[in-house]
Amino acid sequence: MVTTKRSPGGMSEQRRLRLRLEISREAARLFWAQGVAATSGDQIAAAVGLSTRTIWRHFRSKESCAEPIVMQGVVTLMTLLRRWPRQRSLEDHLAAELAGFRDRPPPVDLSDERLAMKMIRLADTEPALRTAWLMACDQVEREMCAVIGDRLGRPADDLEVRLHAAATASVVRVLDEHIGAAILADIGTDTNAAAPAGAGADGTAGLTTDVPALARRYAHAIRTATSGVVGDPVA
Amino acid sequence: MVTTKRSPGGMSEQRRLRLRLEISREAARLFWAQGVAATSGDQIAAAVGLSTRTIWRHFRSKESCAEPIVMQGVVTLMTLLRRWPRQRSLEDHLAAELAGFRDRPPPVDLSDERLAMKMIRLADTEPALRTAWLMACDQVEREMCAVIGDRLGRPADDLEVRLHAAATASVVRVLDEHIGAAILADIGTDTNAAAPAGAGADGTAGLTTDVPALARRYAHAIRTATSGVVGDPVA
DNA sequence: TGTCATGTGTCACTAAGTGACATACTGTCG
DNA sequence: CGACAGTATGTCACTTAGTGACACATGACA
Repeated sequence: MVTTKRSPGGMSEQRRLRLRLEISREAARLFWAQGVAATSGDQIAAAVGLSTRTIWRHFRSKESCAEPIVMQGVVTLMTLLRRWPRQRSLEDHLAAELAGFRDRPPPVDLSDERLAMKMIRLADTEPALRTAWLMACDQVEREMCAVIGDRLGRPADDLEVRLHAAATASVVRVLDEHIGAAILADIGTDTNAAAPAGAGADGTAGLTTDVPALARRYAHAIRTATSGVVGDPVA
Repeated sequence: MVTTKRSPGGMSEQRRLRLRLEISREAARLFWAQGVAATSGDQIAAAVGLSTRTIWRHFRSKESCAEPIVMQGVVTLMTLLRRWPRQRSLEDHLAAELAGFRDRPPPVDLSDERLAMKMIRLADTEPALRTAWLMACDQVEREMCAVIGDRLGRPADDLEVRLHAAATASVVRVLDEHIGAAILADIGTDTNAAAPAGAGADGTAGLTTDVPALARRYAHAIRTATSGVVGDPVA
């Protein structure tokens, strides 16, 4: 097999993550194209040019190969929330951050984003994949504990904080599923999902054009799910 | 092996469920005693007195053997919510139903309930089991969609309804985890969890004694997670 | 340049899960 | 009462996910 370049005494953490992501990409592509059950570990290994044994060194199971790509679809939101300054309202912060993605492109690739949406959609029917998606949501919830705990001036493991975080994470999940499904339906469900030619519909229309509406939608859902506790600026 | 009595042309659905539950009980016991990884399908089969092949006929995977017992811990809440009359407040309904369990015992066995708590606790460290727990929560969420949709006079798949249902289900989950952990810690983490001798602490104290407080706690969390949309009586 | 640390390939192996076929049980019809 | 039919289970062979052990390649550092 192709012997990949490797760095010295200790693969850098960054390299590890990049490799995991690359494997995940191929796995997700195969999962989407032919289903999870029909995709073998050997196929994934062949697709990424590694030995099967090495795949299992980086992932504990076949399904977990989808995790990084799914997680990628979520890191945007997480880093975005981590940056939320105390003195800013949720709406303002979301709108500002999302608008920023117009000039500087978002940290994750668009094709990865689409792949993540496909995995989330697959998770609807493939129980094996559902785990990956729910794990990602779990991460969001933990992250939210930190963010909300900080804004409320309480420890992150406080019950009240955990309740707000759980409610927030779950509405974000539902919104993600809803919007993701809409976008996928929009660009068609074919395997490639290459950029369509049509005027205006560039496949990311729902994502990039109506930014303020999106921001408002998320913010409103989060406010509702926390009775307004999360959303306002705090001293 | 012991040939179990079986009924005629077509195992009744009830029999199927009882058998699944019995297998689940043994599996959960083993999982708790020695961990999921250390428990083999053969062991589960031996414990319940069936051939290994039959286990796989009733469960698609080893971990899914825990599902029924975990689900049992949740059916109480689901049937309880399904019975919620429109003209009643959440607090009143919860308190009344829970109080009713004092006289007529709840539909699920107490030892099963404890087993479910143990599985939920295990799910914290065993990713394989987490699936079962999250699947159960998923069921609750779907159920909530129906209940809330009905009370709001909207279709169950309405986005607004789904958001409220998701938020509700997630706070119920957190509360369950929190209270379950507390009860488990209370009765000790030993395998048997036999009825302790101590005065007052019968291992179910947290469940049966402070019913009104419990009801208020759940109701308050749900109201908060839905900005008060779910909780009041409706015309 | 030699050595050390670490990632990867190869091979043998365990265990999860399935397919196919034989069999035992049970209710029903004659 | 006895043959029939339907279904759940047992047994066995088989595929495949995932692991352990060992050898090898690679690149940093002395």
